[in-house]
Amino acid sequence: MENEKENLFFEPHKKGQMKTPLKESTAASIVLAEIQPDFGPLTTPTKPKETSQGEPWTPTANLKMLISAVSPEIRNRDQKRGLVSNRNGLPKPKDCLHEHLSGDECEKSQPSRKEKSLGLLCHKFLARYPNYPNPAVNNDICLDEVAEELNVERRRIYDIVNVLESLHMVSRLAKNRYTWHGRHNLNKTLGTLKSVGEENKYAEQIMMIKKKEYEQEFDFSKSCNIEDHVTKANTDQNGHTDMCFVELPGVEFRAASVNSRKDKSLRVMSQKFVMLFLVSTPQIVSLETAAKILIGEDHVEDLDKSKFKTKIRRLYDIANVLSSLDLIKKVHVTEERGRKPAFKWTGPEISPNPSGVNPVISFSTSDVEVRQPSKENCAKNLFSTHRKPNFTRHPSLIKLVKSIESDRRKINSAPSSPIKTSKAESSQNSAPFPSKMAQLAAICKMQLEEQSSEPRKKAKPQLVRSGPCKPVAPLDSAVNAELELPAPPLIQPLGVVPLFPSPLSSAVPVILPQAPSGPSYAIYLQPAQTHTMTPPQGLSPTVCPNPSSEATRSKDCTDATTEKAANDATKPNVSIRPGSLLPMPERHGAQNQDTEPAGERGSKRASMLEDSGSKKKFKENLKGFENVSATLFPSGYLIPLTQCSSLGAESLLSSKENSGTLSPNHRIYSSPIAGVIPVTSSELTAVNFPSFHVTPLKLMVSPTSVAAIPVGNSPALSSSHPIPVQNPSSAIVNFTLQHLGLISPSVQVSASSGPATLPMSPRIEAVSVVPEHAGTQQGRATRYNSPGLGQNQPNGQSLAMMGTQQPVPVTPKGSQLVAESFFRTPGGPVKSTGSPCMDFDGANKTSIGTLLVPQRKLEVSTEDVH
DNA sequence: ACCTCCCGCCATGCT
DNA sequence: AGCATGGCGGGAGGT
Repeated sequence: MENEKENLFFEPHKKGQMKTPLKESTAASIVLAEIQPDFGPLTTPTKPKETSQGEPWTPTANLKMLISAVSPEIRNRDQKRGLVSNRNGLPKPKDCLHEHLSGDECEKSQPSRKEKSLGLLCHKFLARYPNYPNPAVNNDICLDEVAEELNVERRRIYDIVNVLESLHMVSRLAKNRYTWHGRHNLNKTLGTLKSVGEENKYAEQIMMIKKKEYEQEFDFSKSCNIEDHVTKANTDQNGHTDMCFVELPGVEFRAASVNSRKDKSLRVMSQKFVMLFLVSTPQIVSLETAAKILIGEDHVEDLDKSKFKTKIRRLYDIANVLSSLDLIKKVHVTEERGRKPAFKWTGPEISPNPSGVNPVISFSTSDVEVRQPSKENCAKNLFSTHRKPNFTRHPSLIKLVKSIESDRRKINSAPSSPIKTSKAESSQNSAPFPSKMAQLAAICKMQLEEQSSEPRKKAKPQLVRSGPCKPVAPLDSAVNAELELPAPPLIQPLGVVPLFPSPLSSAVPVILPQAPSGPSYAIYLQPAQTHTMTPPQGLSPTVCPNPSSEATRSKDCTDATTEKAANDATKPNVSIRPGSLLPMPERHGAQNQDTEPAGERGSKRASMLEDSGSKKKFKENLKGFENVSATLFPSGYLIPLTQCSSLGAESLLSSKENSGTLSPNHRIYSSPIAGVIPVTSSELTAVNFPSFHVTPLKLMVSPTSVAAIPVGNSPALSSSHPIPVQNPSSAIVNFTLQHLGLISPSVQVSASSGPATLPMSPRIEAVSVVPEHAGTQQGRATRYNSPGLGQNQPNGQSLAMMGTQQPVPVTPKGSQLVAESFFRTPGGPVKSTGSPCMDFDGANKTSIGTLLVPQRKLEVSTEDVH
C-alpha cells in the first residue's frame, strides 16, 4: 500500500531542493524539487545530520537564521555569531547563504539549544510547504528527506509530523511518507476537536481542576479529592480514553502501521490539548492543567510525579509545534500560587462542527446511520459510535457532571475515533499569533518584510499579522465547512462572517450559519444544504455544554486567578492588540511584523466569552445541522471535498474579504467543482461556495480535478495572495483599529491581504480598505504556495486571473452578497435566531470591547520564549 | 534552582 | 530479522 501510494504521489514540489536557500522560493523550489521517490519509503536512514550542518539547508536553515535573527531570543545569539539577519523575508535565503558559508561553521559548531528547538525546526518544516497546498499537486513529504534537509534526526520529524497529523495537516501515506494538506482542513479539524472536546466535557474538567486548585489554595484539604475525581471523571472511565484519535474524513490514516499507534500519545495528546483550548473560555490552558486532564484520561488515577513530568515534557513538545503553527502562544498565568506556564490559543476561533462530516468517518457503519438528521444522532455519532457507559467513577464532584456528561461521554468516548468532520464554521480567523512571540514574530517579520515590502502602518502590522493569520485559518475553516459539507448552512454564515468582521469574525465566523445575513449567504449555500440550514437552529439544541462551558468560563475567569477574570475578558483583547504577531511565515503578509514581543495581540478572537456561550449554542445548532447535513449529504463523507473544499473555502473567504475591494489580489481560485476557476478572491468566494455546494463534491473529490484547479493558492502566485484570509484579517485589523480608535475608519490596514480593501466593518464606519495588499498573504502564499503554484497550476489561469483582478466573478451574487455581508452587522438578525447570531454579535462586541481594552493586561503574560 | 525540552535509547509493531 | 515509529525520561541549556 504504502509504496504504491508513495509512488503515486510524489510530489514534485517538495522536495527538494531545499537546498536552495530560498525559503520563499521554497515553495517554488519545493515544487520543483524533486521527487522524492527515490528516497522512497525505503530509505531509512535518518539522521540528517550528516550533512550536517554544513550544509545549507537551504530553506530551513534560512528560516532558522531568519527567525533567529528576528526573534529576540535567537537574535541575540545570532548576533553573537554575527549572523546577519535579514529581516526581509526574502533575505532569508541570503542569510542562509551567508550563514552557510560563513556562519555555518560557527553556528553549527555551536548551535544553541534554541536553535535546535522543536519550534524552530517546525517552522522550518512548515516553511517548506504551502499553507494551502494545491491538492492537485503531490504534496508528499518524505521524512528522510526532510530530516536531512533540516539536519535533524528523524525522530524529531516524527514529533512534528505527529502533531501535524493530529490536526490533519498531514496524513501518512506510507512508510516514510506523508502527504501535506496544509491548513485546508484545519478549521474543520479544529471544529471537530472542539466538538469532541465539548462532548468530553473538557471544559468541565478544566473547571474542576481549577476549582480544586483554588480550593486547595484556599482550603488545601478539599482539593485533593476533588481533583482526583475530576480527573477521573473526565477521563472517562474505563480506560478508554476518551477518545481515540479523531480523524477527519479525508484524512484518515492510510497506513495501517500508523493505525496501530494511532491512539497513542503524541497525536492524541495533541488533539486533546487543542481541545482544551477550544473548549475553555479563556482559551488559556496551563500545562499543569492540561497534564492533569490528559493524564486523567489515560489513567485516571495515577498521577505520579514522573508521569506528570513526562506529560509535561510531551506537552512542551506539542506546544512548540502548535506555537509554530501560530495556534497557541506561551503565556504565564499568574495565580496566587505563582506563575504557571500556560498557553493561550491564538488560532482561529472555531465553532464546533456540529456534525461534521467527520464523525461519520469514524464510525463506519454507524456513520451512515448517524447521519440521520436527528441532532441527537448526529451528536452521538459524531462522537462515538457507541460507547461506553461507564462514566462515573467518582461520585463526588464528578457525578454531577458525569451524570450529564456520561451520556455524552459514552458516546464520545468511543474508542474509535469519532470524527466529526463537521466543518467548523467558525471562523477562525483569528489569529495567527505568533506562537512564540519572539521567534514567530521574528519570523513573521522577516517574511513579511521580505515579501511585502509593503510598508504598513504600525498598527497595521499588528493587524496585519493577525489578519493574515487569522484569516487564513478561519477562512479555511469556514470555507471548508462550506465546501465540504453539506453543512453549508454554516457556511453561509461564514460567508457572512468573513465579511467584515473579520477580525471579529475570526472568532465569530463560526456560527454564522444561520446567518444573519441569511439572504446573501443563502445563496452560497448549497442546495441541499440549504435545507439544512434552516433547521439548524432548532436542531441543535442538542447538547449543550453550555452549562459546562459557562461554568468553565466562569471558572476560567476566576481561575485564572484573580486577575484572570479580567484577563479573560481582556485577553482576547490582548491578542488583539497590535503587536500581534504573525508569526507565521506564511502569512507574512503581515506587514510589519512587528513582532511584538508580546505577540499577543491576536486579536482574532475576541469573542471568547461570548463566543463560547453562543458558540456552544451554535454548536448545538450545528450539531443539528450536522445531522441535517448528514442527511442531506448522504455521502457524508465528502472527505475529499474537504480538502478541496478547503481550498474553495479559503478562496471564498478571501474573496469575501477581498470582495470588498478586491483589488489587487485576485487570485485564482479554483473551484473544486469546476475545476479551476480563476476568480478573484472576491469572486471566488461567491463562486466557490456555490460551486462547491452545488457541485459536487465530486469535483472536489477528485484530486485531480482539483489539481487542475489552480487552487487558490496558486496565486500565490504572484501577486495575489493565495490566501484570502488575509483580507479578512486586514479587515479585522482595521476594524479593530478603528474600534480602538487607533485608526480612523477611513484608514484601513491591509493585512496583507492584498486587496484588502475590504470594507471593514459594517458597523464601523465604512472603512475603506486600503489595500495594502496582501503583502503578507502574498508572502505567505508565495512561500508556501509557490510550490504549488509552480507545480500545478496552471498557473496560467491563475495568472491571468491575477492579472486581471477580478476576474471572473463567478458568481456575481457572491460578490454582492459579500458586500452585503460585510456591511451587515453581524449581530443583528442572527442573534435572535440563536446562537449564531449571538456569537457573532458577541464576538464582535467582545472583540470590540476587547480591542478597546486590550491593553490591559491579563494576568497572563505572554512570554516569548524564554 | 527551576523551567524547558533536546537527545537518543529502546520498546513496539509492521514488513 | 530489519526497520519505521515513537514512548519515554535523563539530563543539559537557559534564565
